[in-house]
Amino acid sequence: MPTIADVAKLAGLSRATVSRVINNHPYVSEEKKKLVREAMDALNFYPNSSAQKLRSQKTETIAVFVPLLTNPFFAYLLEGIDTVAHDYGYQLLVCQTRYDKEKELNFLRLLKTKQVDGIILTSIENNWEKIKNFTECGPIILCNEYDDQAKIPSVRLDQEYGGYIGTRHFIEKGYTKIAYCRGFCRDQFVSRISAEREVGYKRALSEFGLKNRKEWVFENVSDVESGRQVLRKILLLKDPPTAVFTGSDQVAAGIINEAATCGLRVPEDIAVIGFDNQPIAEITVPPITTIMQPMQEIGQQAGKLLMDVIEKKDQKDVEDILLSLHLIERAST
Amino acid sequence: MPTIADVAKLAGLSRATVSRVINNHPYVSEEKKKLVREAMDALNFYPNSSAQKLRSQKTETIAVFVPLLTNPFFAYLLEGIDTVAHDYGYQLLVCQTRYDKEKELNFLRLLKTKQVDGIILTSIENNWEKIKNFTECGPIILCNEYDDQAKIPSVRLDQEYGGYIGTRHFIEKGYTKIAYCRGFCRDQFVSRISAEREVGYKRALSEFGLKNRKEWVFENVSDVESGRQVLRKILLLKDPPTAVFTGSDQVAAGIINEAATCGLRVPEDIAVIGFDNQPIAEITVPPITTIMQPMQEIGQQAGKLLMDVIEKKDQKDVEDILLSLHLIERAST
DNA sequence: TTGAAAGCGATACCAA
DNA sequence: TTGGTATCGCTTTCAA
Repeated sequence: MPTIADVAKLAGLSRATVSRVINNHPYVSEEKKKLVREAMDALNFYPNSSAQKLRSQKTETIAVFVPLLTNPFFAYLLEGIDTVAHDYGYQLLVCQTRYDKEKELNFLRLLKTKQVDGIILTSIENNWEKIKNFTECGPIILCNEYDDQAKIPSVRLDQEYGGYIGTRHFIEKGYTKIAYCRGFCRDQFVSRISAEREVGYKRALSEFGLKNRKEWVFENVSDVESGRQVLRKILLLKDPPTAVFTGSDQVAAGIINEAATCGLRVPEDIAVIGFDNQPIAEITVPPITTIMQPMQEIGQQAGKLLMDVIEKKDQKDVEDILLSLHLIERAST
Repeated sequence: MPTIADVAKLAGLSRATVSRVINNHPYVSEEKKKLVREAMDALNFYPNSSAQKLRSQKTETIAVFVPLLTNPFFAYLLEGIDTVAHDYGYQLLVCQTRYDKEKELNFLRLLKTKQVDGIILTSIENNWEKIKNFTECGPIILCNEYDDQAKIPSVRLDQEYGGYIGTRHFIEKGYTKIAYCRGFCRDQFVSRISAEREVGYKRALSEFGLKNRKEWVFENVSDVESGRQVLRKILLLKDPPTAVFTGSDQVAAGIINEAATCGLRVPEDIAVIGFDNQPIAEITVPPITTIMQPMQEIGQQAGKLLMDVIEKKDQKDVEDILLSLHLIERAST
């Protein structure tokens, strides 16, 4: 592999001049510029990126933490982030935490070792105390998931409101036996998102005088298969709910699918509300009533936010971004 | 940020010794090792990754090119690759080409600038001639997509066979008017995968004395929405097909969904075969008969293959990997 | 077992 | 406008 020194020698110029041409600096005569270009072409030269990074102390790379790549919600988030990052000339390092504390902690070191210029967290696996230590090493922002103690820039949605309007929708439709599905939990640690939505769910229940029943709250429900399991569990209950509020359209699809398998009608025997408004929400039969989150936009805003923080890291006045949620009614309720 | 020199000074030792401790080299006395560790902790020291990369000429990072992150097939591929890469201690740089020649070419530079140790291509946008230039700069392997001229390690499946068994299945079920959906095409450039499957499709047709009709071949069909469009186009034909062979379960789901909207029954009015065996294949009503590809395994094998090539790059005897395809019958045919 | 010092490849300051 | 050279932070040979 040729280096800048080889190019300089071939062009009969100094390394400094070659570097200036690479970086489009002013004060290089057209004549020399041409010489350098020719030498670079002749040698098929490309600047070594590690050397550039070491010298400039910038990597033009960001890391995005997602729990699972195969969860469409995170795929859309990632897609949105990528759009913006790419526009700003940044590369994307994808870190799949698999809902694992240790993995998350290991990936956070990327910031300490200066392997990335910043991090976007789309989920949180550790107590904030642990993560907090890393916030001094470089910009970290939150997207989707959040934490009350986290004093860092974030893009979020009013999840409590989401839980509320979904539950209220059920009630207005006449359902009174409403179950709730929490997302993936490790240990006793429930994601804030899931917890906030549950607060909204309970608020709606109590507002309409319904009581909240423990046996109607399910845990670790995050994909199609776990949705199917929830339906099977419901069938075993003496007093089963007639409506289920879920944390994603994937889960809702699983419930609807299993309901058909078990000969139940949706929404007559069991009604379902999803979350996200993923494409699958229009594919199931019946299609899914859901709380729409602008997935790609959330990602884009997060990407933009991180770019802002990176480029003007002195200014602490970067504003949090709050996007809105709304209900889309389809035939599952 | 503290450097190795700071640690050395605090520990009262040389930089060399500190480096040895960082890299777990032998011949460092326990006593000094302890001193170094304490100094590192005291300073909260982490080695600068760009410096390490520059010095060692390795990045422990690989790039994976995918056309679109929101296409579940590629998400599963990526997930498989990530599993293996992570086990080997490699990071994943995700490059979304968006089916764009220029983007692909730009990303290939990552190899020239030594930003990654290797690349996995899951699709191909440029003529092989162009990509070939980069194969000398570092290991590139092919996964899923392929090219006859490409003499590089690859993980592939017999797509022609896939096209054949799907079409034959239709014929055996009594369908004679069978349409085919090509994948995404830019210019006149059809992906080899799509082309190979089409060869199998035609072979089955001619084997059973059916003729291949141009108006039953659709182009640029790669997601749910384009599947819906195909169904609408079919309805406009004077002599419409009664069965459609598609390139992915996403497309199949779109066709089935639009069929329902238009009041058509599947498979009575129109039968559909998908590809991949994605989770959605079991969610639609009816569920999708499909050609199963072991998506995650394809990714894992590709990851493994690239690791092999990187770690023993002298040996050219890395073998191509051929995985197998089979048909899963469900109610859409 | 430890240390001194030469590089890895590029950038940018200071002089000319 | 151009060049010499110190520097970014770490690894590794060679000598001690």
